[in-house]
Amino acid sequence: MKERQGYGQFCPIARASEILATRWTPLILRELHFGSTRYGDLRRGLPRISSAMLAQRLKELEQAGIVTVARAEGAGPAYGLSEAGAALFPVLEAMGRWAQAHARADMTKDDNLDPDLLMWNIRRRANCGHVPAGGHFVAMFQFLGVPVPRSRFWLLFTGDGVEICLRDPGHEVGLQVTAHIRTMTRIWLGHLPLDQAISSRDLLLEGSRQTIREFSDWFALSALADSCDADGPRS
Amino acid sequence: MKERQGYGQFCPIARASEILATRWTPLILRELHFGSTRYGDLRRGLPRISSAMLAQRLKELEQAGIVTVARAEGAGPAYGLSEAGAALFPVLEAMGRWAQAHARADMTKDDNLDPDLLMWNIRRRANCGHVPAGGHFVAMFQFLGVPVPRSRFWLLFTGDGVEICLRDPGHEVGLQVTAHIRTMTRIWLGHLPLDQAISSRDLLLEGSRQTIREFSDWFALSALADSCDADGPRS
DNA sequence: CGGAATCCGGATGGATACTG
DNA sequence: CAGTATCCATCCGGATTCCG
Repeated sequence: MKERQGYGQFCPIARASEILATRWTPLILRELHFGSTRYGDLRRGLPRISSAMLAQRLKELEQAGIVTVARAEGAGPAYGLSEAGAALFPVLEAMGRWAQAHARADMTKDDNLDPDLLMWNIRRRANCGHVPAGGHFVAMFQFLGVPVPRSRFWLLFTGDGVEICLRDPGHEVGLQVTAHIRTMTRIWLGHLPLDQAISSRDLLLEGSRQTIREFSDWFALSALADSCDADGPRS
Repeated sequence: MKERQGYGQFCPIARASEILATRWTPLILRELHFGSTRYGDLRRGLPRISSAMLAQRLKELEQAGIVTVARAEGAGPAYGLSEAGAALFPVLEAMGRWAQAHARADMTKDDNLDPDLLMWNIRRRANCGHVPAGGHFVAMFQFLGVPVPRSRFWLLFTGDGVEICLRDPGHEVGLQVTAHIRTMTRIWLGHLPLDQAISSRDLLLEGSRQTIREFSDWFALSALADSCDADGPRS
């Protein structure tokens, strides 16, 4: 593997740029930071990366001492962040803060809306400590503004965790969430307060009064959501 | 100009990466942040960028609303940062901090040592309010470890500012600074305390006792220098 | 001379197919 | 599941040229 050409500068920003100012790298680090460890999970959080690119970046980052790889016997490699890699998070955080403040509209443009990716992110943040005694709970998400085959997702909470299903898993649906994909994404990002979307009828919650109240116990906004004032009820 | 392909993600880090995770972009923003406005000044702070690349990036950043261009009559365009561009500085700062903490050794590897670039940076930070009554002052820097034609620089302080000369400007040299290029760079970055370099004789100051004392009045470390404990007197 | 535009060869990234 | 291999499109670096 040939070393990427550097900038030839002693400046610390230049050195950091040799790692971070590279296509896909910040997003790979984001995935690792938020807990993905498997190659397949990384690909799921980065749907448009090519397999070759991901493999190449992981190798580069391992060599740079940013990413660690644990190769086990029975399972595939597990990726993680070294101390130096974990220390890059403030940079990612600053990037996220900048975009939330200065590029908000771009984030939810049509090409960036992706129900699979949104569900994958929601699943990761869903608090799975809230499974009722019965052992499982199902929340169904229904999105408007997306092709039919990608419009319905079931979140299956069990004792083991939360699973995304693309077909009805068969159990009773305890809660149904209906919204336009952009509305749901804007809520997720903190651009639109949940209660405002509910009262303006842009988001529909269906289920028992109790279940709807519990919704906020397991549904957490993106870790990068910003707590802003509402900028209007319509997207 | 075709729009660079994005990541197709609503995540704010992805949006920021579309701008920052691009070769040269963080360094161009660094130059603009530290006060360069002219195309030629930018090139001087980025010696290895190609002219075409710089022109392209400036145009992209202008379109993205990050960079402003003031096209005047008599002079060439003056580049600057928009509010959104200025707001990116915390990201650059976080990158710099990370490198100072986790990639210190790489920064002063041979390929990154560049006396022209170092002098250009020193000049930008030199406090030109300290010109003696006579109207000018000359400090000569002499570096070891670099080819002869790049080894001596004169900093000419006048009422107008500070100028870098590659040949003796003729005035009396009030101060002479001699050090290995790596030593000087490490001092500049805050990796090596100035007084430690002086007492270990790795840095030589020649001039009147008064002039040497005043040195610290106009010589400022890099804005990105970190205030660290010494990690040893030798590089 | 500053501020680019153009052209070209090599490096990098994306899409798809294939493998253990 | 976790990658390689391959091929093609785009990007980048460097030199040259252009323009005021």
